[in-house]
Amino acid sequence: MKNYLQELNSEQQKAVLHIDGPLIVIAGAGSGKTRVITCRIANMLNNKISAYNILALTFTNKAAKEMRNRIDQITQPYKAASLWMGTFHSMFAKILRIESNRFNYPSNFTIYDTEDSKSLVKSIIKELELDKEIYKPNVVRNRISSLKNHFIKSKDYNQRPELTQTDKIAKRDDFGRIYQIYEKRCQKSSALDFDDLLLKTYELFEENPDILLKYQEKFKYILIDEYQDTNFVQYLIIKKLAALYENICVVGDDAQSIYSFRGANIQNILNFKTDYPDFKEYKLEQNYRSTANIVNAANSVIKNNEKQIYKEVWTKNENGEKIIIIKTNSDSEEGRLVANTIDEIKTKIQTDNSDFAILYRTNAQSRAIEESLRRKNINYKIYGGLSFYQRKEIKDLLAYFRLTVNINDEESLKRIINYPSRGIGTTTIQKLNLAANKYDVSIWETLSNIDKYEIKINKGTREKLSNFQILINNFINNSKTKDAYEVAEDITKSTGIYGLLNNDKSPEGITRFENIQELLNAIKNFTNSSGNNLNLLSDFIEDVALLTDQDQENEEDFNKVTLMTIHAAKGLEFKYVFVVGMEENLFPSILSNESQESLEEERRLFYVAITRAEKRLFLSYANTRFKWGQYIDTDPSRFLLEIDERFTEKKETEAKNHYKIFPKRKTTFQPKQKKINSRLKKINLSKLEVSGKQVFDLNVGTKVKHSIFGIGKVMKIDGENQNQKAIIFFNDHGQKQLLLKFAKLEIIK
DNA sequence: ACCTCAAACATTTTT
DNA sequence: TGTTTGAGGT
Repeated sequence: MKNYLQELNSEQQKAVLHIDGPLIVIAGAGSGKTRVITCRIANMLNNKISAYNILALTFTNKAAKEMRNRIDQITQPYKAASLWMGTFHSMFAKILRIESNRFNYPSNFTIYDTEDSKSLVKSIIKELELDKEIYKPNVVRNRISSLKNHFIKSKDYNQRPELTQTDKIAKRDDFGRIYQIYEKRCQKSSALDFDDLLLKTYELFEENPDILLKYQEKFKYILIDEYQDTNFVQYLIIKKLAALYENICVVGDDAQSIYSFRGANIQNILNFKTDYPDFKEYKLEQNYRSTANIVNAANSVIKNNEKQIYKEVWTKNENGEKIIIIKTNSDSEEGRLVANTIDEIKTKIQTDNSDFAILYRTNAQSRAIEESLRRKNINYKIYGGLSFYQRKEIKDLLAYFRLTVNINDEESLKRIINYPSRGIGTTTIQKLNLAANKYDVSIWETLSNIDKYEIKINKGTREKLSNFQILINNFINNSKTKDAYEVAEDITKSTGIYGLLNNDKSPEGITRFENIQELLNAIKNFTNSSGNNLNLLSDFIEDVALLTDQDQENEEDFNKVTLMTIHAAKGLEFKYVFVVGMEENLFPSILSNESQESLEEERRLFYVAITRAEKRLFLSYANTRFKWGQYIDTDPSRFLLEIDERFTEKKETEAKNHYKIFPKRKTTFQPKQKKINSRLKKINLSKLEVSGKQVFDLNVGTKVKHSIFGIGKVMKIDGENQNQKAIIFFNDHGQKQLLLKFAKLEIIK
């Protein structure tokens, strides 16, 4: 266990070995930051500090999971088990559930995601009969969120003229009212939104010194990763938690601060030094990740920012190849070029798809890229955009689960009270809602006591409401004694959702049905996971809102090209990186033209993009881009001019002389089906292809070869057609159950 | 109450 | 361009 230290440079070692007292580590891109953090925690554990006393805050749940695994590898496995490691949001949600009785919420509170809070804002605006042109739900929601991130509640807001003034000028005089009602409705629904998870934690500590002391004593050691992206409320909470022992270690890089739109504040790094005057500071400046060309190019870009902490990132790595800057004529040509280049590299050098990443500024850009990858048969996976848990069919089902666990959850109730349709229409819901607001009770309460709240509803509808009530009550009763899977399966079937989706044989319908099954499988795994304990639905549903699709790793996602926004790529690295859409008004974004500050943030974002690359970096832009149904002329990004030319090589695509002839968009190569998300469409096509070819030839005893697991033998085949599964025993990987339509199996004679 | 279709609308980045 | 909304018919 001692030898892990030898692999570290002297500055890294210092950061690992310095355990007590305030410590700030400025870690340049690719400087082995994750390694330092994991070694540091491992070292603490090996030095008789109990994992129970450590709080480690990361930026994503995935990062936490990976670090935990690595720590397990360098200490004894059980040691890290009681370590509190995760995102601010998930760790604080955990505390809030434990201490719920102290802040007037039940422990089974619901977490509203962005969509939920937006929908709540929308209904409030509607109820107040405000003009939704002036009160745009998104704008209002963002403003509420931003106020919360600055620790300003509606009560405070109304007392601050400079804030109310801003909204008066924008003709949103009633904003304060909306905010106030929003708070009240969340409370009534026993729901917390993302920002509340932080806000309420702070309040909890502020108002209950005994609880604060409890956690100060528990978390004797606090470690925060990506410190440059913490916001004001997070800063306040940490300051409180660390006040007793001041064993706080923050790790970050001001040059990679890219979340100020979410309230992140680089100022926190500077505050650290005044808050803990006897701090120690280490700078990790040696880059181990990228070639010298890439490191130097990144440096030449970031030096254009005025606001930054001085540091010199350098590397011993070889120069490597130059960064390629490519000019193309259109976004579709850009896509084709990326796909071709990947193909080329793969034929020259032995590389996996997973060594490639394509990064972009906005999610919408993924489309053109997808199309070209698909045509070249290059497997890819899109992160972000519509994540699994945000799909309609999943959210519908989750709404039933959420309502079963927390009957006050208004957003869930509204979502499913008439899905699948059971004859309870908008007028009925409006009546219930009106009464609920009048008597200050939940909608569930009003629909359970129609007469008590003097609601005029005819006999037929009453019966429908009563049936709905019985249905949900059944779920609630079951959920107390049965495990999560049993309840979930019952809900899926007895609501009719299962039958409804199973009958829809359109491609998108099939995908939806599969997604539902995938969710049920996830719940099954969850119930099987922890021994003999009864795993309740409420346990499963707890933090689903906090999951992103990076958290769910699928076996099929192995060896695929990664497509994601630059924001999502933070902390990751790839051998080959393509940054597409290097155009003015796209990157930097048109919205960042207003201020120097936001332009500098865009530049940091570009810095992050460049420094993701290990071996090679390709930057591309298109002269015309298809947007909102028409072609728009674009200019190359100013950032391209900022890169020192010594490190770049410029290229153009061959079609440069095809003057003003725009490539035709082919929408013809696929039969035009109604409205199908092209992403869903793609997945389906590939599945059908594979299943049609291979499914029927498999028998028990057949020898097969799998792209990842190697050679194995079919032990058992289950299910029919689309859902056929095989249990296969692989020589090197043991027994696996595979869905045949996914598994790429080759039959060996 | 529900279904269908056409017009209007919309694009930063996310826990 | 894809998605959401609202009007109008059943």
